Amino acid sequence: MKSRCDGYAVVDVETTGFGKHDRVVEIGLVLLDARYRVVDEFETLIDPRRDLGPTHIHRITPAMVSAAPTFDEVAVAIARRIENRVLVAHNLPFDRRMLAQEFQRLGADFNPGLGVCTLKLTNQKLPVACQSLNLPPPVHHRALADARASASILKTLAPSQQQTPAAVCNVPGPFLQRTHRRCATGETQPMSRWLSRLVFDEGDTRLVQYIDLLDWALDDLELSSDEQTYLNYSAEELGLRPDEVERAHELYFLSMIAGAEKDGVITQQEHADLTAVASALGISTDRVPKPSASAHDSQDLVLGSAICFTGNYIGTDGRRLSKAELESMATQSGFTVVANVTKSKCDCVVAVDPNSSSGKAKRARDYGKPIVAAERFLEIVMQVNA
DNA sequence: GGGGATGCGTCGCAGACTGA
DNA sequence: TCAGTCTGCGACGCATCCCC
Repeated sequence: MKSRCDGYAVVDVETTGFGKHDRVVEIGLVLLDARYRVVDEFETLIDPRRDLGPTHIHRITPAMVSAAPTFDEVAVAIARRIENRVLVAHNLPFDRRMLAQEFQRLGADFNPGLGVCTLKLTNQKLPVACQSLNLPPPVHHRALADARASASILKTLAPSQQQTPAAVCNVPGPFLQRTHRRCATGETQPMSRWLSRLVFDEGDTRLVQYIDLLDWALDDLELSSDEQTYLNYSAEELGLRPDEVERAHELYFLSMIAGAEKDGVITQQEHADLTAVASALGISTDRVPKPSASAHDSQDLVLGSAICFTGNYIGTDGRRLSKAELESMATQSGFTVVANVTKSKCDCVVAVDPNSSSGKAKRARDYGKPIVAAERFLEIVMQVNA
């Protein structure tokens, strides 16, 4: 079996600059298992066979790299450590691009998937993020120290968000050719937020590891034959008996139900998703809770979400509710109101017409954000304030 | 300085509203 | 009915941030 998920590879590189022709001069790697435990570290200076660029930043001198290996001499060691792991870095696009350039020079394909960017998670510079999270400040611009700092940030933030590796990664990784279900509109199912609500109250780390893999394999709600084969392989490697695998499936299914019921409502969409998961896991679909009588398809409108309004809502009494009134109701009910639809600070758009073609609605679709009807929003507000 | 993402401000357009 | 005003929205450009 070529592909599997072994946890995270947190990377940091020091380079000669930003450009297409710049080179990596130092790399630090911290390898974590699926429970964020450090299992290996790797660091090496690299002789770029050219000038070292901003020495005043990375403090690496020609004398230091004179006896260092070139990238092609350490490429295999790096590739083996990154392979089958979710790549993590502070400003991931930069590190990924620099590594890709190095591997491309060797004629090798470098496709680690989208990975996790701790800069995106924190919106702060590395030292500031460490300070904010009460983590030890890194020896900045030392590759391994920065990678360790990024690993600490990941470890600190991910569990607090109850996120498994699959949910953190949020995208198909480089591991398997996966099925990826799309709805009629061509958009991806908005599962990530729902999955992030899951909590597995289980002390057996082998089961938790298996559930992590299950979560990753099932976030498209289907188990392809490759995924099924891989899960069987992983269960065997973890030493799980058939009854323990069954228990893991049961735990996962119950956790999904708990996640779906967390807002007090089982929507039609959640019912359909739970049914799909039950089928994939060989669990009787009779056990899937029926949709709530009042449940509309609320997609991802969850208390605490950051929401943005578009359009003017006319109530059943014919009175127009201003945006200020809607925003006030939202704030009082526990939502966070944002003015604009952005990738990072907006979870959901509340629209008078969910099929709206307003700019905000369009941007929400572009970003894969759910668009919820104003009626559904008001229904939730009334439930909260009842 | 390169590249990419994000946030914010400005401008113009269209529709709704208001008062004469 | 018409003109003026207000509001929401889209488009665009610019600034900022972050990595070395």
